[in-house]
Amino acid sequence: MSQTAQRPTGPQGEPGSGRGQATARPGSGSGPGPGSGPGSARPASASARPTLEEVAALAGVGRGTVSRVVNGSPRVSEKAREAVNAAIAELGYVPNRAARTLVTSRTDSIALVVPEAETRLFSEPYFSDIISGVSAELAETDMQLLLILVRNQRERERLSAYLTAQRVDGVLLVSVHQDDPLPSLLESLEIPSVLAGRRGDLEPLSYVHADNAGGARMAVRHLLRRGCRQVATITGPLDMEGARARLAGYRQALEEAGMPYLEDLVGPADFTEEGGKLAMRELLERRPAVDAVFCASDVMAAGAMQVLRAAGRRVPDDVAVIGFDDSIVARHTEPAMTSVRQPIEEMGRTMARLLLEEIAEQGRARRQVVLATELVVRDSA
Amino acid sequence: MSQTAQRPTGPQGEPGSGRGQATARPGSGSGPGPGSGPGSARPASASARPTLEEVAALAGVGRGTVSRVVNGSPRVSEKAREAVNAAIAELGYVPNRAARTLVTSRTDSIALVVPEAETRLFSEPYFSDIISGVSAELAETDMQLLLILVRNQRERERLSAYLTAQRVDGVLLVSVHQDDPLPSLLESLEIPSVLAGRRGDLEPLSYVHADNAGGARMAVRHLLRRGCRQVATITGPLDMEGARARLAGYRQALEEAGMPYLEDLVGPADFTEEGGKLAMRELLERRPAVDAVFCASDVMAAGAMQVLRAAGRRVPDDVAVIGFDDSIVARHTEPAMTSVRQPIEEMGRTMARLLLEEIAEQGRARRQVVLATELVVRDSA
DNA sequence: GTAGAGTGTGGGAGCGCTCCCACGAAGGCA
DNA sequence: TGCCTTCGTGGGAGCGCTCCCACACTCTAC
Repeated sequence: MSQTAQRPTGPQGEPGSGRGQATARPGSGSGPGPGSGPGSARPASASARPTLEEVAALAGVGRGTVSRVVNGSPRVSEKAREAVNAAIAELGYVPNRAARTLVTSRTDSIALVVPEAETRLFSEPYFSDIISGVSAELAETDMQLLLILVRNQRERERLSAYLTAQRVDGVLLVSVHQDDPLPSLLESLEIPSVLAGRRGDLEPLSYVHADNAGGARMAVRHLLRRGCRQVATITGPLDMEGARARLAGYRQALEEAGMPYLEDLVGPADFTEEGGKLAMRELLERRPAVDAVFCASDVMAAGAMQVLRAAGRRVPDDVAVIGFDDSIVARHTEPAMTSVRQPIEEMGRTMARLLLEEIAEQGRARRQVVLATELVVRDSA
Repeated sequence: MSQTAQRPTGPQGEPGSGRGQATARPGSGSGPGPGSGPGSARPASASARPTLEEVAALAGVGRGTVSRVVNGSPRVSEKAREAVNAAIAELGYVPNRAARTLVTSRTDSIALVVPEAETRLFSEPYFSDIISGVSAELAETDMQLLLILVRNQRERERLSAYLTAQRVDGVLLVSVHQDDPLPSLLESLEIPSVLAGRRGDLEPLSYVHADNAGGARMAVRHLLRRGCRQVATITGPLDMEGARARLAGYRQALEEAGMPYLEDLVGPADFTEEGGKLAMRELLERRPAVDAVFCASDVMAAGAMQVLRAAGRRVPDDVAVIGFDDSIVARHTEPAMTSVRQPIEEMGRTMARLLLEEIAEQGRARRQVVLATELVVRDSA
């Protein structure tokens, strides 16, 4: 809709084709190699990308030697190495990855699969931090990170074909839901992979997650220590193990304090701000005397705080609030939010490291890592 | 010279070198290729991924025919097509992309290059919307989107090598700064590419951008119409053409109303919330009587509004504020923000479309598209 | 002297695909 | 009837790499 002024550009007329490699195809007929002639009759490679063979010719060595130099093999004489490096520099040689992949079946790239809409991807700092950690860890390697969003069945099928076609060496999967078919797919494809979180206790794939139950316990203990008597919780989607673990931690803290676990103090939600608001409204209705809320994410806690304010409750005086994640959101609420910090970037970093290890050793051993959480006390509780 | 004895490679029994396709390792397992069939002396390649050749054998046709079917060529008889499809289904054949790429030098993937830290990438809804649009457009194709962050010189070099190694068919580049070497790199690599925004009027690469000057004009006219007399502006980084264009629009609107353009009503900033705050504080100091601010981004406007409130100015009564982007931020400020909407998702979509076109036609013609902006009036002005 | 054990090296084979040429069969037209 | 098209088809020839084997060459030890 609306006017889309589209003006084709002016001259810009490159007669030849735009791409570099196009040059390779020399018009009609003309057998490619026949006139290879004596010595290196090759026309100095001109524009087309130089190949390893051309480097070898220029350096006066064989293909094997160039390959060895490029791949850092020690079994090359100093003289040959220098000649090759000079030739590489002169020609501006860069190895063709497809050719290498074809032989080695390694792609030097890994996929970060996010089974969520991009709205969630970007509204939650969680993903940003994961990506941050992953790419930090990868920065030292020459692995390339591909970000793949999977939002529906169709895209799931595309991903499946993509992975089957051997286009990545390994997969990082975040946001794991109980019934998500993706982990099983990864299992059956036998492709190295690491999950952020897990499906359950018996997760067979490698994973990294935070001590969710422990963090939740700390948070609730803190609330109880402050004297709160009616501690509610707003949960994440319970088809995610992390959300269940946080709920379990909440329950454990109550029970170890000899307090009852009451169903109607539990507000199920979905990690979104809107969900947090909704759950908070319902809690206020069911339990007007509630004096504390432990939320399974900062974003939900932010929503809850808005609802509380709108309902005329002061935070933390009337109702104490604790979030989870200690994301940037926690620092920007009014009052600043007490939150359980989970080292998300560290998780991303660890995931990447584990995946690289798994790829390197042909991915037999699974590994699972749990990272500690801690309570960051600010003003909301 | 070298004789190179050609002993038929044994039964896959490579000692050391493990290869990617793990499954190949026969170990103790059953030889999956039971009746390797008649004729073919080849050890039936066992379990590993089926190749086109195996499909051809099973379907009783030649390689060429299978290739034609897989690539949807019309020049195949119905009978052959069915036989091939049946064989593909039976074997679970998926083409090997590396092999295809090696021949065609097409990779079926494009890169979205973001020359920013991931903090900015995620804190600004702009990028999220761009990605959203791009992936929406790509959803119908079998192009894969790679997201590549470039944060420093080192990563820029890696990107350069990556692109030179022909690993993508085209590049989308967002957030273009004046002195950014990336566009020139793309030019010299002669790789199809589309920018979000441009370096200047004479941008030789394809690009998509919004009518920044027009949007800014509308905003400032609106402020003047409301009776504001001291209209300030907080700009984006002036090494970005978009930021300059918004400033130019601000100036044009003033001049067409016969009002002077005053340097000290211009607060240079950097599109971030923090920058917006800083600039607003300085403006208040220099020009306490300021009664309106046009900000070149919503995020900066949000920062400015916080500063104004802290300084005891009411929005819009004392100072009217207008943002730019009409991002989700604009709807969440208090009061809700009047903002210039630019169709960011549409921009992403368009960028992807242009890039696909450019790739398809070997990237001869450059194309440039300007999308209209509109003023969304809410409560802040 | 010879054998043996290294080193560095060239280059054949082949990864799985697409491109393209040649070829037989079927049709169209004089 | 002959001759030219058209169609569908098989399969050779590579794409640019890595792998690995055979071959000089060195050294050492006897």
